[in-house]
Amino acid sequence: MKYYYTIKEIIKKKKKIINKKVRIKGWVKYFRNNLFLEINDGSTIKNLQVVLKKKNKEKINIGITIEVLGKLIFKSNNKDIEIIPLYIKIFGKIDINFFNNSILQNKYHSLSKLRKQSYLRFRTKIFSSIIRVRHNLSILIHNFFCNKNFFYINTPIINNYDTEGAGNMFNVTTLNIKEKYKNYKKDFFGCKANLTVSGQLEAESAMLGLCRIYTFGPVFRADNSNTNKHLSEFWMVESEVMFFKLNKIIKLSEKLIKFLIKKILINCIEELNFLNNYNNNKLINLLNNIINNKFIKISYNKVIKLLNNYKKNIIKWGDDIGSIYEEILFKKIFNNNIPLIIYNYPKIIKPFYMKINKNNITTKSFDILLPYIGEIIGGSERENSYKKLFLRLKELKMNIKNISWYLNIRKLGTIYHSGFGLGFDRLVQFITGMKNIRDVIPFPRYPKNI
RNA sequence: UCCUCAAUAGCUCAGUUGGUUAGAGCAUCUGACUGUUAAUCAGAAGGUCGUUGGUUCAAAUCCAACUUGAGGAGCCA
Repeated sequence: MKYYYTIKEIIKKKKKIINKKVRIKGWVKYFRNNLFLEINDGSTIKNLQVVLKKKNKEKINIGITIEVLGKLIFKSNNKDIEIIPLYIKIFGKIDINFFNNSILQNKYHSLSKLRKQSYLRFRTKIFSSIIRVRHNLSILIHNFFCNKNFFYINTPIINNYDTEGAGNMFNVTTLNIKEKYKNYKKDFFGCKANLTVSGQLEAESAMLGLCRIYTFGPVFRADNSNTNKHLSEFWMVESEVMFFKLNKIIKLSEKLIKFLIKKILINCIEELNFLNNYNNNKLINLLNNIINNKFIKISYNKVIKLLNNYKKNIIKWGDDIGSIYEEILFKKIFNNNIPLIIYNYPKIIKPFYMKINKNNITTKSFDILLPYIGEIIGGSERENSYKKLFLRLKELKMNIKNISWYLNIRKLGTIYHSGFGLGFDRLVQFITGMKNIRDVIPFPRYPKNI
């Protein structure tokens, strides 16, 4: 006999091990009629029922950790399985007063209540399902890139430059507040340091030796954003590819999103069915809609025209396409829940490193917008001329001292290349149908909350 | 950061124009129950009404500030 099975394994192998002895370890989720125990061990959304023959010697409460050795049998319907125990061991008892004040009590709790006890959320059906989906998506991202011969690069979390246009930064210092304003030379790194807002610049330099690379790590933004789709600490996938022009990087992005959704619908179908139910049965249809349709590709100019045709003077050329316009595009103009690829944004609303078109007004850039949550991917062809990049930085009055290395790579055998960044937590949010991004990351960080 | 709304028992919520001792359901605890799956039945316990200040003979209720949450905007991924 195997030492112990996960519940997932037992359900999968039930025909082979029926009427045999099995051992499981997990938590008591329900205890009914003094006889029926439901055990969950986190391996799957499903519980396994244990039926006591007589009252157990030791007291059983919901929430305790338990080991059961018993015989696996079919229920009277000859389909579902349950365990008749031979031996029960209780490991982790509970403090009932503490339990009653926790979200573990067998009751409906709002998502914001679960968030207040984020260290216990993993024991709930909904949050453990989200985390299993998140885990699978992480693995799939590596699979996708690995199959295409991309290399995974770890870019630094602490750095010393300011990528303007990517939000405010958190300082990293060992000086106290009074000392800090005196002299950064005395600080730990001998200069002003901050948590990174993006790994892109380092990713580009890695690409110059490895050709096709991606990063997957945390980034930090000190923006005072209080919304359901922003976090102060979030995870981003960034990819940089040599010899790719705009069209090719757009195609790669579309393929990535479709690959992830297609595979997650297989790997996590039980979790997604549960989440589908949680979302008025609209989630699975929405996900299928994404993988079965070609994304709509449309230029920024055309989007402005469409919006102004919808309602006169609703938006000016040069404005960013904010969330109210996204909603009009998805619900009023296209009304089909197919992702939108918007390309050739004006240079005034895009960062310095994006390649500018011959008209000197628009950039070789693109965003992919998903219904309900908006921008999920932003990318572009990168400027590879040293001179143009230098002039652009001067034009934006940016400090180039700490990114001179980034400029210099343009002098050392670079050629056209492109890249994109994908907001991982927003992707998990979209795929799980959660309304708030704080509910798809284990320990969310946002203003006034740590 | 701005706008709107909210905070009452462990949870989800009632609580009338300010007026006796602030209620219910579920969860918990005690007891009963060999086929339950949101189990059921009987009983018990559980609250400084988010915090601080103010108005009033009297505040869960009215006012102010703060804290936290929800929705929307901006910033963005």
